[in-house]
Amino acid sequence: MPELPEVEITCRGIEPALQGQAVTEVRVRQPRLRYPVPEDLAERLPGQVVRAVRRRGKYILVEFEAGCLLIHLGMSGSLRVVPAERAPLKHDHFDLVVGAQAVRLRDPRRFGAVLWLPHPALSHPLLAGLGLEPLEDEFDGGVLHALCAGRNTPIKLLIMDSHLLVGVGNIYASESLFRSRIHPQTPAGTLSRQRCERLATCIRETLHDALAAGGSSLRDFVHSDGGSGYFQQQYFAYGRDGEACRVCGSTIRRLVMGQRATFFCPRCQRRSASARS
DNA sequence: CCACGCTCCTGCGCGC
DNA sequence: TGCGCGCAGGAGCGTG
Repeated sequence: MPELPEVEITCRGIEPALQGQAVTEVRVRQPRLRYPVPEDLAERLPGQVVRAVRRRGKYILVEFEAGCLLIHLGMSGSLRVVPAERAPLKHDHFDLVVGAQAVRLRDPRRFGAVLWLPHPALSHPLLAGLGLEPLEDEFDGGVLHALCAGRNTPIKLLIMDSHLLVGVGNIYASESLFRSRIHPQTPAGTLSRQRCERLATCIRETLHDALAAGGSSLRDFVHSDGGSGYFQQQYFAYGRDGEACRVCGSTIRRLVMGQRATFFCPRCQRRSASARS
């Protein structure tokens, strides 16, 4: 479930514990995640110094001289900084131990991943095909409009396609579209440049707001058993099926797109050609 | 290239 | 109280 803001906050949360530190131990309790956790990590990593902790899309990259440890949180994953000797709980699958502390991965549903990427890590198939970072300057209404051009895909599915745009998951897709007053089923290629400008802005604002909400919980990453939930936030659309729209009072509706629940306000987010700016 | 649907996994909430 | 069911979802992958 973590989307870009949660992953970004996770990176910031674990970086102070890892940066410049030498790995003392790797513990793999459950190697069967999305992909098998490499068996040789426990031999390969100890002694190596963490150069940096970065994020690309929803992938967390712990960088070493020889390569990168890639961590993906999947839907239910979380990373916490805990005392190295704290007893693991159920679903605590992986520890990266640095001295007295450990960065601990918990992932009940095991959709997450821990992989070793030799340099150049960004050439790895999982990373090479990733799309734009929505919080970077490279992303704006113009490039979004270009991505939409010629595509019949509903706009909600397009902004969730990590090969085009990274980090926007199911929750923030619905929220961004609500803010921009665009119906989720609108064929991407029919969106005007102006509406793409607005959507790009709303995606950035939605992610920024979530980031701000998560910033206040940074200390939770240290010495905490942690949770996997989203930041405390008031959603406009997501999960509000049957409730009143916070803007116009209409009833929020739910539909399924790409096997995913989608929430929108039928009044604020009109799909007809009469929809204005 | 494009669009779509299937799949992995477990916890939770619901109806009976 | 407990059982079984449906749902939740990131993203690779296979298919047409």
